[in-house]
Amino acid sequence: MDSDASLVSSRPSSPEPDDLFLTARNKGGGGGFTGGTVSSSTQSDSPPELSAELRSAMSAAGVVVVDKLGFKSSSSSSSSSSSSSSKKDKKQMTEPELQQLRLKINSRERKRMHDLNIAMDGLREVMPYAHGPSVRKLSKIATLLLARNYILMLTNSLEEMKRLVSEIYGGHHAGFHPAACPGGMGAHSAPLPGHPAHPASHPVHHPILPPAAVSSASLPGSGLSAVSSIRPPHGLLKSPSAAAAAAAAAAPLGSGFQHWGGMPCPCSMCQVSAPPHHHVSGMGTASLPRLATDTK
DNA sequence: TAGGCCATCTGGTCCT
DNA sequence: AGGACCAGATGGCCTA
Repeated sequence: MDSDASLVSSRPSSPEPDDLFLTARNKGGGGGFTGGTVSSSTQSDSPPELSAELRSAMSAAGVVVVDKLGFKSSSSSSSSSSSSSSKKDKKQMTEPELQQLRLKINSRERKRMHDLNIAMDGLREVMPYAHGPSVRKLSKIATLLLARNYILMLTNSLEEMKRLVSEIYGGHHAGFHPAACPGGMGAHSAPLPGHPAHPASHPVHHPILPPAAVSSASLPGSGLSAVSSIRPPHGLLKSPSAAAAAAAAAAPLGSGFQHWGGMPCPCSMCQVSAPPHHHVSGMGTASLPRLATDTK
């Protein structure tokens, strides 16, 4: 059966490939390898034209940079000779030693990626999104975009809450959220003091949706079509309920914002009368199928 | 079958 | 020197 929740871990590649690799192409490199390196002096003579951060940032933005600017040797094809000292060293290493080194490096890289995936899973877990046995987990890119939007939403909520608090205790507003928030939908249409129906001040009601309201202006990266990128994992869902959740998650704010199916309004106004933990646990159990069957 | 997503390998670069 | 980080390439799996 296709275990969705454990997509990654269930990959056939999970079982330490090192062993496979070793058994497959073991040429007797059993001994320790670490001795193979011959020290050399010249460090990388590559032009440090761009800082690591810049490169990271740019690459994260989808900009393929530096390497394309010229000094990257066409990977697979014969490596450029003057890359690094370690390369020279490698040339002096014996076959088994090189293999051992390769295995070691591969293993590290694998571990690094596994750790990254673990962190990604951790992120998924705290995302207001359906996850469970019947729902395939979000892709990495979706997880990141979702997390970003979620953070933006929470930030806005916090800001609004702060503003309200300052109004309440700093000002003299007597009428505070008069039994408002009836039913949610458009509940905040009335320009209450401190709770204006202004979209800007009441930006996002959907933790998952690209804070459309959150101002695309504040979404420098939204140009990356955060919305479409977070499309519902269409075929990813295996249950109608999950599909519904995903649809809800991906559906555009539709006609004006709405309270997310059963989800407590995250705005500060509603928060006043709603248990704070709504944002965390309630956000799930109330509206998302996952929660019902959340097995964590 | 095409496209999306992913894991892994690999070489290069930067950092400690 | 060694490890971490990064990005390109490759191939497998899955779904529409």
